[in-house]
Amino acid sequence: MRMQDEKKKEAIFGATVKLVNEVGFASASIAKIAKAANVSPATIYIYYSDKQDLLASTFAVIAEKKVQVSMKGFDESSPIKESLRKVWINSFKFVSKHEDLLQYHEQFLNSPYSDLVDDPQSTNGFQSLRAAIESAAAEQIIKPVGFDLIRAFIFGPLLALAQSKTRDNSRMTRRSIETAFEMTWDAIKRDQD
Amino acid sequence: MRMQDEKKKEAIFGATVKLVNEVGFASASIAKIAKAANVSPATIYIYYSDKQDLLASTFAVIAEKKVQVSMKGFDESSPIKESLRKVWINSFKFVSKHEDLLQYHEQFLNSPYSDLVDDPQSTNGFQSLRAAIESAAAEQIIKPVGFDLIRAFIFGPLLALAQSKTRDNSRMTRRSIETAFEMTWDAIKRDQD
Amino acid sequence: MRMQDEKKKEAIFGATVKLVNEVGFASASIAKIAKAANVSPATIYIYYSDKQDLLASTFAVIAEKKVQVSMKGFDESSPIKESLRKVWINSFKFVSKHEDLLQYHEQFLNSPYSDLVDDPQSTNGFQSLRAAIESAAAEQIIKPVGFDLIRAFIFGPLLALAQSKTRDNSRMTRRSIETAFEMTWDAIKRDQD
Amino acid sequence: MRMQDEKKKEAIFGATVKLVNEVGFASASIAKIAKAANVSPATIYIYYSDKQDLLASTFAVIAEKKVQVSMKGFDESSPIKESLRKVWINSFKFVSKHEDLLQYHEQFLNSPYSDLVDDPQSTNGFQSLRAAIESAAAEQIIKPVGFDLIRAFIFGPLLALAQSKTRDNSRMTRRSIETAFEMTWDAIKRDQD
DNA sequence: GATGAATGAGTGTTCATTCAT
DNA sequence: CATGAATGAACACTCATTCAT
Repeated sequence: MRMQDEKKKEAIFGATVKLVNEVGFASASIAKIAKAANVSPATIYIYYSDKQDLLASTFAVIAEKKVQVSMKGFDESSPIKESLRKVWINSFKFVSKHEDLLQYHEQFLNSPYSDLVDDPQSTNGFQSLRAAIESAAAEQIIKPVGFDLIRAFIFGPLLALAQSKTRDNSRMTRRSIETAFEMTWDAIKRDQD
Repeated sequence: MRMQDEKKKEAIFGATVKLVNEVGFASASIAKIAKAANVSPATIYIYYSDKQDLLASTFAVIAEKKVQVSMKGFDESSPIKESLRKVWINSFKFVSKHEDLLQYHEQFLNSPYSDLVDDPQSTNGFQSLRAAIESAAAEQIIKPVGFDLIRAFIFGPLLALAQSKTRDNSRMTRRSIETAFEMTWDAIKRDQD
Repeated sequence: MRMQDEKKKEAIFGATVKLVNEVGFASASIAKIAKAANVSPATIYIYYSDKQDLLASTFAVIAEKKVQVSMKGFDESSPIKESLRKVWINSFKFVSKHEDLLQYHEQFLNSPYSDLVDDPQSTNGFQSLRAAIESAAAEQIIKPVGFDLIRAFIFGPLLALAQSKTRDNSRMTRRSIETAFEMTWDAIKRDQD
Repeated sequence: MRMQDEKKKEAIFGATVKLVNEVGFASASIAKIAKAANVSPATIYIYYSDKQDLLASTFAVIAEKKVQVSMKGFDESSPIKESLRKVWINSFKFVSKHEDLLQYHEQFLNSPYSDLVDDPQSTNGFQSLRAAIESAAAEQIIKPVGFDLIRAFIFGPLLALAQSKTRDNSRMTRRSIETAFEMTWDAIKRDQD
């Protein structure tokens, strides 16, 4: 039955994220994940070919969701600053709302497993953002410094904030999110004359 | 009786970093580390009480070295921008030169093991930097937005750059490092009027 | 799915008794027991939660069997001497016939593992015997000296005989078993006047 | 220096008894014993050739002390009942006073290590007791039933009492010790006519 | 005589995975 | 499709013992 299948798969997904976050890749065994998802270990092998597949697929689902949420409402015809603000705030909200997914995402990227997947920011979803940034750089609206540098200043602080937030309890207000984006913009915008 | 052999301890340290980077915490077993360090598994337990201790101590050594290198030459009496430039470039050079240490550092911080250690940026070494930033914020030289936000814009891009560099091969020139720091400064400096 | 195999459990039980008797608790490792039982070490952990559980459960099975056999045919309405004779001879036959079980039993009781289990002689099975003895003491058929003392004179010699028998090869005849019980009775019966 | 040596050996002896009683032969490792005795593991190998030697020698010391204490004041020319009373009460006092030594003694005898030592009750110390008993049997003062049976009724209850005493807290008074010996005597003495 | 460093072999236990049901 | 039993291989860790000092 379809419903059943999908429910089981979701349970496995959730249990994987939960357990990897709690005990790390090292100790998140198939047996424990299965127990947490309320299925048999053998059942996991119906949905995934092996443990690597489970972990990488779980990452892929998160990465795709992240891109989708971040790019929602992205409009190429808007001014670059407004496009960026949209994406930045979307991203920020995503990482705030889904701390567990972000934690898994980061733990995965910082592990050797990351070799198993493509660079997630090179997926189609982000290509239009990249194009917009590069054309804004050409038009000298933002600094002409190479995409890597620009990207580092957009997503670097975002991530740093998300992680410091995870550790202590300081909440970001809507106001301070705006401030943070303005700082991002100050970093990358062309110097005023 | 035989004396403890500092060379052995260093071999274990090196092997730990190497193996964790290569195969991750999950698969970096004591047996493999011992083999890579050319000692018996049992020998590791002379120097460290258990695996956690080995991993956390290895992290602590790296973290301390990082702070020391970053803060070298830090001078409280200089203007904040110059102090920051010093620290920022020190840090950048450290992470460039010691990619393996950084990789271990990040992998550790993004794993559940990180609960075992104090926040490394709250060590004494960094306190003077924090003080300098907070007083600059008070004097309205930099934006009065809270230390977390400032920190996120100083170290977030740094880390993002270091990691993108690790993955592809684009090298940063001395010039582009300067550019990157200026972007950092643009992000945090007080708006001009 | 496969079903649990009662034969496997019995093989593990037998191998545990055999090995503990042969090499002692100290050297009876899971690996050796598994090999003797012709199963994988991991299989043992399907049936028992850990080594303690294996050893204690094995003891419990033996202890229960011992009580059951000893008390078989015990009749509260018979004269106390006849009841006792029945129990005593049952017990003697049990320890004679199952020297290996007794040896395991004694080794367990004389090890620190014994803290893990309740006093086996306080089980329900023996309660009726205790009651019969105490009422006989009250009626002055046997000496009014406290249950511990009576028990020591019933089971102490029994055990001592079983153990000396284990070591050398002297066999007890039916006749000498009777004699031994009469000595037990002489020890505890009320002094004649 | 002599004093030193003897002190170290005694410390090792004490630590061995203590640890074996607390954690059993299985877990009483040389390293732990060494730590408890405040010496280096290597030091133990100066006094004993290996672990077996340590355990067996420790047993031998206890066994010899037990015989010596039990036989103190034994007089072959006294009536057998008085000789026996002496030995019995000596033994009882010994096991009461040195519960730890008895526990080690029993644990050792019930383990496969016991194969390493001679039957302790066949030592010279006990020979005169055995002779006295056998001649009393010949004279029909006690039952003519074989030494094993007699011995089982003398020492079996003694041991059973000592062990029940170890477990609960019931103390034996001087009076009840006398009673117990009289029960022993009732068991073995010739039937009156 | 006495030590702590050092280790190969072993410990109890868990692993990812397979298989019969 | 789904399961729990089953396992060889690996795990972290401890062992009895040796050796250089």
